[in-house]
Amino acid sequence: MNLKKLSEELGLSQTTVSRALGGYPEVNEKTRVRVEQAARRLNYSPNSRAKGLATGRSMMVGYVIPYSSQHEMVNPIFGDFVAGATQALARAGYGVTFTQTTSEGQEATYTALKANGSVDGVILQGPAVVDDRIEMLRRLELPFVVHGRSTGVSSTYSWIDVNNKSAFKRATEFLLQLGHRRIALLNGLESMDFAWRRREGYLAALKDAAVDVREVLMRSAEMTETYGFDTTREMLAMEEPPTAILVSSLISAIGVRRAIQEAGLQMGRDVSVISHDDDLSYLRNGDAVPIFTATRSSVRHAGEVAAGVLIQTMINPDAQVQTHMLEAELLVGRSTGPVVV
Amino acid sequence: MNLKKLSEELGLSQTTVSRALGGYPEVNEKTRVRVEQAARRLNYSPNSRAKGLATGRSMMVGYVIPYSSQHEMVNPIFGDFVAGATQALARAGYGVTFTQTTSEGQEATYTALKANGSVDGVILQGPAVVDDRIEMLRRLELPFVVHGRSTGVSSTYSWIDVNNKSAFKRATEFLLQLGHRRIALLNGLESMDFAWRRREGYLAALKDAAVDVREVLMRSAEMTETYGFDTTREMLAMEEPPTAILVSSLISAIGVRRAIQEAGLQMGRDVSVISHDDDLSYLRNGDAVPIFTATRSSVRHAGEVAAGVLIQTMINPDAQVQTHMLEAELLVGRSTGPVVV
DNA sequence: TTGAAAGCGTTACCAT
DNA sequence: ATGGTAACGCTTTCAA
Repeated sequence: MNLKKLSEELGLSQTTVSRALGGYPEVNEKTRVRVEQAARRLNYSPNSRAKGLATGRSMMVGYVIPYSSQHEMVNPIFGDFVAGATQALARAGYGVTFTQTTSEGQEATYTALKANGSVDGVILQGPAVVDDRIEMLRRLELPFVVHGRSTGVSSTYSWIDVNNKSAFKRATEFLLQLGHRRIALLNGLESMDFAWRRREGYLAALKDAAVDVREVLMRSAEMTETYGFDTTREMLAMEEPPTAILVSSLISAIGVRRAIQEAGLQMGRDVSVISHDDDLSYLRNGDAVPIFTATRSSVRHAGEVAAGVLIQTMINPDAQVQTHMLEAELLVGRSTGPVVV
Repeated sequence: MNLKKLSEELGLSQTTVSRALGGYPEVNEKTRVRVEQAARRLNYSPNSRAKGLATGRSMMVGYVIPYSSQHEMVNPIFGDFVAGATQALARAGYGVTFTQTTSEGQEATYTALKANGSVDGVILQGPAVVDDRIEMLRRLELPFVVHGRSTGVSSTYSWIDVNNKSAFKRATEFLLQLGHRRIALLNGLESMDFAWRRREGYLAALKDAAVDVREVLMRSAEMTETYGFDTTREMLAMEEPPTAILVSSLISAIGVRRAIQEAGLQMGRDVSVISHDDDLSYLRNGDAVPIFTATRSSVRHAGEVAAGVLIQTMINPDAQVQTHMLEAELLVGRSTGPVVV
């Protein structure tokens, strides 16, 4: 069923039918009702491509996933964010598309995306400390919003992020306050902005407390389960092993805990672990001590907010979108001994 | 830059340019080279919507995400599967789109998707034991492939799945063999096919070993961290608590482990835990005992295979697509006491 | 080997 | 309040 057939069926012009369905004010109320009923009855749904051709808009938002960071795709965080964004975009009539490309092919991909008009805007994931893609997107005049920030980029752009630095600062302070002095940091790749910021927070807390920074207790790598396992095993075998481990990812933390267990040590007694992405909401109680969080639901919410920002930008590219910042928060059950999370 | 401008630039007709770029044989080799160079130089990329309008194909594959199962979206498994499928589809020139809808709105959504031609096929996630969507998609003549199966549906359809039943049977047998008699099953929603099959496997193992089934040790719910935590706490407080827990999801298992720890029990000594989704590849060694697995990479691979099947179906709807089955596998470190995974 | 023109299904402008 | 028609950018058929 298409517009032509539908209008013939109704004995009206395509124009009128289109207007009736599009909610234009100048069409007779009776006509509108008649058209809407027929459309429903005959299962008419306007062809999205024809509509796009005529309007010049695709009503689509894209994600470009570089091969090299396939882990983004499988990072639970990514799924939650996308879920939130997709829902908010759907409410505004936008669809979501995924495109895969190589890390080197990104410019070409974005250029093509712009050229063939398959999206009206894009969401940028996992920004590096200095991320070229931002300048590229500006040049292409393709509306975008960044999930995270790129500290090394000075131009103006819309972003949405959690407060990684203060979160890790608070977490480190909390461990210090419990008496820990050898706190390990199992961080993500520090070329990525989020990891770099987390490191800054960790270092700031140590500095404030005048505690020596031990390079051997700081690691940076892609956050896999294996990474957590191997690194923890190595560190526990040191002469002066860490008494607490701050882990940048839920997935790595699984490996960390497994290694501790396998070493015959007890978590919370011998070694304490705090993982950034833990969903601790169910542990909340009166004794809770706020530190930081990136729970599944908060990430989902970030996706919704990001979508809102992007929609504004797409509607009016010159709009001065206000920068949003989600206040980071984590609740940890208080304990007298080393903290267990 | 569009075809018209490009052809004017070259002093050729749109037809010839289109043919040159489309790789048609009848165009002069010199002309082709000239056209290709100009296209690259001028950054020409055919408008996907116009192309779709003209050809009647969208070169897009859709995922429809019902609100009620938003957890699918955030389930790490889902991300891995999508990553694999997206990559394989991209190689074949297909893009991927997401659509959100309510559980009740699914039929309307699929109907619209078909009617407005925005996708050439869809991938169905998380099938129920009896899933209506399968019959609906057949009726709509919208090519599709199911990630998982729907045991209660008798019609023929393409699917790809892991061997959930034998996986859980083997896992249960393994625990029985280690001497466990009170084995808890923390399952997903058993209206879902994968969970139903896992339960079947668990029950089959108990039956073979003539071990009593204890209803109080069997739970079925959406697999969240909280669910694992709360359920484990409850069970550990029983008069006859389980000595081993079989968990259907990585995320729930985190809660399970936390509850065990909080109860002051030691994992592997007091209670053993096996989680289905664990990535144990890094624990593999000569002593490993194969049980079952759904590692991140195997799920990714499932996505690639599913994409291949779907592509065949889209190209030739009548093609008898061979049913694929991924052999399930899990390696568990052997231990003399209760196993810890 | 190349080109002209019709057609894909909409929207939007200009009439009436 | 309604209709005719051009335009969107491409592919494809028919002609040359």
